[in-house]
Amino acid sequence: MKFLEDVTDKQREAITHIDGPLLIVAGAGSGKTRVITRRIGYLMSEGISPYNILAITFTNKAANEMAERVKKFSSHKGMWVSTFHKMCSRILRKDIELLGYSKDFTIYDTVDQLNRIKSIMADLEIDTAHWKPRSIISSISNAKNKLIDHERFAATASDIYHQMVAKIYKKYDTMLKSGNALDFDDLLIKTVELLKIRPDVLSSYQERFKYILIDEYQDTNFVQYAISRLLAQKYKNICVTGDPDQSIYGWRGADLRNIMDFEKDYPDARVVLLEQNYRSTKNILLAASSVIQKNKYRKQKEIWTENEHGEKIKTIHCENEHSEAEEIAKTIRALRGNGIKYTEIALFYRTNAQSRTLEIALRNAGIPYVIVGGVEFYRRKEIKDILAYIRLCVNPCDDSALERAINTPARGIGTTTVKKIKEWAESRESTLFNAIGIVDAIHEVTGKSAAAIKRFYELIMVLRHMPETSVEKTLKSIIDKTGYIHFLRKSEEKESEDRIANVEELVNAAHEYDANHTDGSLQGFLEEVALISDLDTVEDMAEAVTLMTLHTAKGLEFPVVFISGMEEGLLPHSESRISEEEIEEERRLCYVGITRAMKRLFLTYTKRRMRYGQLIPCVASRFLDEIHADCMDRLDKTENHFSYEYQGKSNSWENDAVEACDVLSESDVFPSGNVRTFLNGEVVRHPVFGIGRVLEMQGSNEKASVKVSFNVGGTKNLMLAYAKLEKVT
DNA sequence: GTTGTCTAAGTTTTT
DNA sequence: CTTAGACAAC
Repeated sequence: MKFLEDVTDKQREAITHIDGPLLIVAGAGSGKTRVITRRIGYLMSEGISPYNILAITFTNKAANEMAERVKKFSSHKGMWVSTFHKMCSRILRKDIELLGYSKDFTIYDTVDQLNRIKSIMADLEIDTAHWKPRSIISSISNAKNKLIDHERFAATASDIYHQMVAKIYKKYDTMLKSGNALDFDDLLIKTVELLKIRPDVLSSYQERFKYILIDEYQDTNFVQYAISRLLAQKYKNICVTGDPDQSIYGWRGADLRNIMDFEKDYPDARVVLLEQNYRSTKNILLAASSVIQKNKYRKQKEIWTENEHGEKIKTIHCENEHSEAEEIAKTIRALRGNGIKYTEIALFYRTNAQSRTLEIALRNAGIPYVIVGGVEFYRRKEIKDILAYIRLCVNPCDDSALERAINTPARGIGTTTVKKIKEWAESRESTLFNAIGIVDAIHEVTGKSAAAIKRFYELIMVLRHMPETSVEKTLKSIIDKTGYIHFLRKSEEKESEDRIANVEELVNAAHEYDANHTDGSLQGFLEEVALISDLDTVEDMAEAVTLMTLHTAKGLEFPVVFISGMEEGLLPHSESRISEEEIEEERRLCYVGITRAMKRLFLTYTKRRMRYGQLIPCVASRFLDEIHADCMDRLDKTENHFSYEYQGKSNSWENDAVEACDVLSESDVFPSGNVRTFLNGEVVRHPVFGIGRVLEMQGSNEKASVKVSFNVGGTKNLMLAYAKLEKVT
């Protein structure tokens, strides 16, 4: 049987398990994805209809990939493969009217959420300098994740802070409801509500999804847990996969107990441990396990591999973040010269802020790179501005969108006017859209402001009544009728050009959407946009090094991995120094980073680093000390140990090969042993510099260098063994 | 009501 | 060193 080709006994056990609860604890690199997709294929080959299968993944990208892979075995028509959020919005689009919302509800993302909270705090005259909106959001979100509504929250609020949050929470909920809007948490919560109050609906989904699979179960939160329990209650054919050691979303409400206690929830659960690793070298695995073993709260397991020992892990101690970045760039060049492709190399960091310095160094060294994540495209100001108009077309009750759109581009409706309208609307429990429609009734708003508001209302009405041909066309008319591009063009901001390009990119995205969805709609487009994240857009792109945060790296693998900023305060992050629990999560994050590496791993850290515009001394991360010494080579590149001629900034990277000898092992840099020689005057081609003429050779052993005068770029000294020179005839 | 300048504040990680 | 928010001048 094709699903059981080349599988171990353990994998077979997981693949062929059909009925009853199953927990697959899959260590990093243990071929989990393969097992999952094959299991789905196996289920279908055993006569189970794809219509009865539900597969839940962590990201949209993972969902698409899984669907693709399953498609190779057989048709997956009718099968649901999606994230929790997408599944919930699908369920709610069908039946949310039972909860008193309408089907065209809007999804508020984090930016909308922040705007709403700030707006509420302004109304309640709560000082946002003293009480940070972000921490209030996280308090509310935490409560929501535990299914605590604002009433229960208020009842248990014992101190001033919580009482204040309770007030904001209540108002926020009212606002969401009247705006016919749901935030990310609501998508999950409302689904639970629906399934609880309507046993008929619940039962229909239980019958439909007789076989449930949840990936990355270690990162599910309480509501997600509740949803899976409800759905699986009847048939108990629930298969969850994950690795407690890779749980890194505790700050978002993920609860490690879900996976740790699975066997308590389902006493007859079968547990399969996949401990063999097919990804990494022995050295990398040793490093990973020596770190993770310091965690107390974990499921004991021992990952092992039949792979070779491989290179030792290199740690590089640098003077500051600039030299760290340059050191990384140089090493990458050396690896590249050694035949490793840029796409095989990844560079991780703890915080997005670290990427800037690294980018500069890579750019200076002429290394192409792509950043995954960072400021997400659909959360950008200009994109949100334009989307606000579409949102108003779909759902005019969307107050968040209206507040954003009403004066962007500026059309003479200022904050005071908006405030008056909001007060009026609130006292009458009216939406803002309704209020601006009857602005004459608002006596506080007169003259120019009233006229401007009437014009804005007319604009929205025109947009709303446009025939819905394609998302692209609607988008173009919005841009046209609002004069948004013109507004950007005349703005003095230096980013305005980027902004215009982004708006064009949005039109492209709409075009793509239209092309891929024959039954597409504005609402469908908005939904896709709201639930997308930049992790979903990781493509196997151009020849470039991949940069991303450690969180984003989960689930990926690369032959060569760099983790930068291995320092106390960064990894573990200073915000997590308080509790042992949080330190354990940071340790898991480190573990995730290490286990992404297949063949080579570089860990860099600095002596000093700029923070808040000040140089502060740094201490090596405790996780570095936890790595078993046997698998590690420590390199000191700080100034008292080593001096460079390039110290400062000159990019004389012809010398990379020489210096790379420190970082790479001898066998790496000189793979062949026998080195060819060139005659003076011979014409050669270099992969980077192009055509040149050999001036002179120096030395004869494998450390020989050659001086070449290039047609473009002048004269360079190159290490013969390192530079991939070809003779040109 | 809009635009520009200054100050203070702050950096986790994101479905 | 950046960025958001306050405040003052147009």
